[in-house]
Order: sequence, then C-alpha cells, then structure tokens
Amino acid sequence: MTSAFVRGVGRYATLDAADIAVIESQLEPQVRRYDAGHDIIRQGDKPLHPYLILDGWAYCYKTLPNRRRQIVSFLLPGDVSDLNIGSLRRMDHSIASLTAVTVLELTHPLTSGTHPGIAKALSVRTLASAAIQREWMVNLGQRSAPERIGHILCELFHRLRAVGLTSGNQCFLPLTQTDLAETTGLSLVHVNKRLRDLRSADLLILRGKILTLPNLRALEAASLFNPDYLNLVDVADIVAA
Amino acid sequence: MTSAFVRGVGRYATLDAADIAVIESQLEPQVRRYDAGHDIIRQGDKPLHPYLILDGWAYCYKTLPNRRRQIVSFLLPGDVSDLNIGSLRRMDHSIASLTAVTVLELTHPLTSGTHPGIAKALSVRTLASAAIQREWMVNLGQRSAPERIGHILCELFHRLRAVGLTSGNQCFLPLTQTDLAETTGLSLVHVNKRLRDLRSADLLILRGKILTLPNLRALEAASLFNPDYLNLVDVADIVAA
DNA sequence: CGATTTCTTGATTATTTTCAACGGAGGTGG
DNA sequence: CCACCTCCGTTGAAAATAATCAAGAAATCG
Repeated sequence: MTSAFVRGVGRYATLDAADIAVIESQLEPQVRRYDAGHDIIRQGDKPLHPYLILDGWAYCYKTLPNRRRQIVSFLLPGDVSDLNIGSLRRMDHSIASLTAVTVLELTHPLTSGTHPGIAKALSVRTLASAAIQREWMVNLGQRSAPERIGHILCELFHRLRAVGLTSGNQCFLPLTQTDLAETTGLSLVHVNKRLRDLRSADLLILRGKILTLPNLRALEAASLFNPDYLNLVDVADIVAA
Repeated sequence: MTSAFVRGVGRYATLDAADIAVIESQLEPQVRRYDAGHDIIRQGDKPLHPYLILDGWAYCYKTLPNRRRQIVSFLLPGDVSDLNIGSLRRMDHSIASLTAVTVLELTHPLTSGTHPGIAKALSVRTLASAAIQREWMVNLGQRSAPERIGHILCELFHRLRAVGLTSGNQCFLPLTQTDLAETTGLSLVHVNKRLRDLRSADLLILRGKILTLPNLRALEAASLFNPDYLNLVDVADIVAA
C-alpha cells in the first residue's frame, strides 16, 4: 500500500526513514475505497482534505449550467489532488472515480510542516500537476483534433509508464470515447472519427480497454508531444539507457 | 509598495504585524521593474524564484514548435507565479510583461516555513490560480467563441475590481486582439468578428485600451460566467451590500 | 438472454480558419 | 512637417474543420 505513495511521490524528493514510518503508521485509518463511476466529492461541496491515489483512476471535472462537462485532470496512482484545498469555501470542481480506486485521505499531520520531507514531496507533485494543466490548455487551445487526441494518449502512456503501469507498448485505458471527448473539448462523433484515422495510420490500437502504441515516437511527432512538461523520472528510459 | 502585497495576498489569510514587518524589511532589494513586452523568464530556462506582481500586467504563455502560442494565465497586481517553481529543472512556460511591471522576487525566506502566515497566504493564492486554470480549460473546451471572449473579459474585470483597479464599469485593458486570440484559442480574425457582435449587442465598449462593460450582468449571463471559482473577497460587493 | 451502454457511420449544418486586402494610429527619421 | 513604416484593427470570401442529427452494429452487464 505504501508502494504507490513512494513510487508516485517519493520519486520527487528524498523521504527519510522517519517520513516513511509516519506514512505507514498513519496509512491504515485514512485509506478509502470507491467503486467505479462514483463522485468522491462534488462541485459546491465544502472541501475536506486532499487525496492521494493509491490505486485505480480518478478524474476531476467541471459542469456548466448547460449540462456540458469538461474533464480537467486525471488522477493516476501516486497523484495528489489540490493540496491546500481545505482553505477554499467550496469545491470549484468534482472528483470522481473512473475505475474502482483506493485513495489515501491526506489529513493535516501529513501535509503540515511537521514532516517537511513529506510536505515537500507533495508540493512538488502539485507543481507537476500545474504544469500538466498548462499543457492541457495548449492542447485545447492550439492543437487540432487528431493532435489533441494523440497528445492526451501520449501523456497518459508516459505517466503510467513512470509508475510502472505499462507493459511494453501497452497499457490499460479505462476511458470511453465520451470521456475522451470531454477531455479534449470535441464532440463524441468527432473523437470517434479522428480515432479511426489514427488507427488506420497504425498509430494506435484500442481494443477492449487496452491501448497499444505500436510506434510511440511517431504518435508523439504527429501530436506535437514533448514529455518535458511532465517532469517525470522515467524508469523505462533509465533502464533503456 | 507593500499595499499590492497586502491587497492581493493578505486578503486570503491573516498577516500579523511580524509578517508585515518581514515583508517590508525584505522588500527593497528584491523589487525589479520590467518594460512592457519583455520576457521575464523563458520556457526552458532554469527557474529562479516565484514572482509577486506589485504593479502592471504580466502573463504566462507556452510556445509550440509550429510557432503557435497559448497564453495560459494573466498575472495582475497581487498575483503570484507558481510557488515551488524552483524545484523544477526547467521552466515549462515563459513569463512576460504586457505593460511595464514591478515585481517582487520571492526568495527563500519569504516562502519557507519560517513565516507561516506569509507562506499560508501565498499558498492559498496559488490555489486560487489553480482554480482559474481549471475554469480556463472549461472555457477552451466547452464554450463557444463569443462565450469564451465574454468570459475572459468578465474574469479580468472581476479580478481587477477585487484589487481596486476598476472605476465604475470601466477598467484598463492592455490586450490586443492577438493577445485575446492567443488566450481563447481562436484566430485573430474570428476574435475581431465576435468582438464586433458583442459590441453591437451593447455588451461591451472597447476603445483605446479602456474596456467598458455597460451591463456586466448581461455579459456574464451571455458568457455562462459565474464568479464563484475566483474565490474573491470582492470589495465592491461588500460596499454594495 | 434482454437491456443498456458504447462504438460506428453517413449526411447535413454550423462554426471557425485561412487568405487577401485595406484603413487608421502612432512613431521615426529625413 | 511630411513620408514612410509598422502594428493594430477591420472586412469579405472561400475553404477547412467540427458539431449535430439520425440510425444501426457491437460490446458489456445483469
């Protein structure tokens, strides 16, 4: 259970033995599980505390009065939701589970200055999320439909690989085309058609919920994808070198 | 000089006399001025420290290899750029001045845990930026062209009003139509035409660099704008109540 | 197995971009 | 002071891109 924390968060700062002991001793009571497809917290609710994803996929979204939705981020194992969220009066967005998820509720002792190593690691992780959000704005504002779709798939693949959740050129991808549409700001029908183009250009295979990227470099090039913004320490790249 | 700090940041947390003394004693050496239209730090550079805007407008942007640009945020007086930015290897975005700006460089003593009141106020401010970024994603992904343009103008007006930079229904707006295009992810030509529509619907007047909103409520409604996400403590609303 | 969700496709319509051109404002140097 | 230049705003027309509408096929789930 600790492993997702260390994999996802410990990577960005040195956690000493005392830090890890704190995490382990405080883990048990604050771990929660949610089934797939449930809201964990809703837009308008009073915020409680940040969450660290231990296992499964979650996502953040905002709803407009006209019922349209925009997915604003994905939370993968090791990811953290907004750290100081407790300071706000109301949630400006909802967080929901995409698959069954296990989360760690980050109650005060873990995020406060009492354990500087942990707090530092968490805040660097938050900074990484901010960089991802900026890149998503570029995606939504400046890239064409096929580029947007390819870009988000490249991003997810890189992020999953960094936490050991890929195998070869494959990963689990629990997204429907509707989810992809709400992520990329495109209509469902358009996502379907551009996905077909990418498939027939042999840039991806999407069957069941398994995504295969037969030629990651080519998809990256076609999507104007550059992984620098992710600030990942990529295990696969280290091993390959 | 302290006033912009207290107006923009002190609003979100209680700063005690000692905090304010620290800020004032450390202000002088770290204040810098930039002329309009200059990069303060560039994508790819090694990050130095966060900035607090004391006066003037700055903005953050990302450039794609194909020369297209996306503006990802505006920094108004009292706003802070990413706090822990020093932890990253390279800037994922550039920061530039739109007008002449005065900034406070937030060197370590101000952001560290040594002055918890200041650190808290700054981190709440960062959280507010994250909420704004999420709303921008909704803007880019889910709103139509006229809604996008109206929405960003409403946002800027509210943010300026919250720091006392509006007078009546007017404010200074140093943006060209090209800037608006790079913010909203639209082409320059299209921004020009939708702006004309908004003008002829009497929802805005834009002459020189003065923006007038004769009917803010109507523009908000037309743009699906709801100010909750800004988490502002709005002086004008308090006075009006 | 039936019911529901998800995926797929074609046709039509709407929105947005691109291309091309011109006018005005403001600054610079002769 | 005027000629010139550049940046900014404006407009019309054509082309490209994406949304909407409608309907049927495939997959998934109790």
